[in-house]
Amino acid sequence: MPKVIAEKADVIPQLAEVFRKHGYEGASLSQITKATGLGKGSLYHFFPGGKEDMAQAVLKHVDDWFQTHVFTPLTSGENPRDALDHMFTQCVTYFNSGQRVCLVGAFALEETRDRFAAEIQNYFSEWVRSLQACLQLLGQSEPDAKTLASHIVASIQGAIILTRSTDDSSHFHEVVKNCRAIATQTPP
Amino acid sequence: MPKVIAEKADVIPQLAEVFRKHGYEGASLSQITKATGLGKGSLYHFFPGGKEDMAQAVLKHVDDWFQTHVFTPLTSGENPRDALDHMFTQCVTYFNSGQRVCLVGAFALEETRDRFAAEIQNYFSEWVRSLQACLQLLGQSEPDAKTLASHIVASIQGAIILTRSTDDSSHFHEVVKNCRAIATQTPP
DNA sequence: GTCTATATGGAGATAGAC
DNA sequence: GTCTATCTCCATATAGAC
Repeated sequence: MPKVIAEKADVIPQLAEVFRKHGYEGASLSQITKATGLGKGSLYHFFPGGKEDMAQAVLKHVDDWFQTHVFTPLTSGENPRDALDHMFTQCVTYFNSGQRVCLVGAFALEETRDRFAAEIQNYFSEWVRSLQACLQLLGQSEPDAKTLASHIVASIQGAIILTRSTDDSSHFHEVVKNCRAIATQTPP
Repeated sequence: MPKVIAEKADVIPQLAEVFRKHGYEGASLSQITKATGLGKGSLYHFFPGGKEDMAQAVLKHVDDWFQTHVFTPLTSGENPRDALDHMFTQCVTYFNSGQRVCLVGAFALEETRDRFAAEIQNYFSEWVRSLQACLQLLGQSEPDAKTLASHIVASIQGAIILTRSTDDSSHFHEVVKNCRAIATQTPP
């Protein structure tokens, strides 16, 4: 009895895990068919553009998630201190204490980054921009907030690399703890 | 007239650029033959283990470079303040203000990280360890120096991702500037 | 919407002449 | 030490039956 799924959105999470694990170039269709449980026919039915089409759908899914759970809360303005805490908490959970790679960050290091340049740039620009806005609400000057925002986003991305390299997620937690500290300290 | 090279060390830099650009899985032998100017016969003469053998040689080359130009100076102890400055300067140059990816960091995000786990772990552990030692010489407590060292190494790695994603190397310079600041400020 | 069978290209690797 | 020719395998993608 053939498996029937309602819509293509149902396979996005499994697709995401394959791309996260192997990168864009390293992800093969045979791995994708295994992870999704769908044959090539079904995959090309949902994603006529093939592998690139699938990756675009995954990138959009990731971006939507961060937009909803991280970027928008940062700029909602109700309570910037809570919003900042919320961002760090969400990141620890989402990236599984640094053991789960950031799909967008991984794509940024590959040669195929040009193929997804707009999506990658938009993701990080939005993150830095919304974090900067939050930091300014907390009293940082505009240039200080800008530098600090870049630094924090970079730290989180690098902490994933460091944690995976040493197989020790205490690195991730230490980096996040330090980021919380420098984000809330008053500038000299 | 066939091209003759003295030793395999002569092709390591070109090999490194291919792996840096495409990652391990993304690097193909045809790209390597083009970059090195050598045929497959010559490549397999120098690297009997094939692609993995080449990547190991490149990893060793990178690790040697950092050992000489970054890790060892950090712990020489003559003048820790200068050693720290030296590390940041070397990183800006080596990573070309964030436009050149870190080969080891890129490998760490790929699935094949397991294949090179020992080399990757050693590279980052040594970096954090030597930086921590330098920070302790500068007066930081042992736990503070440990946290700070992890944070700085992570920041540099993440700054490369951020710079490549936004195509704007000012992110890299801002992160480095901020790292210099938090490394030299006296703990509260 | 899902499947199997197949087309076509390029991957990593090897053999052996020079 | 370098080359060309060739091997085998798996990549992405397509066609068409059900």
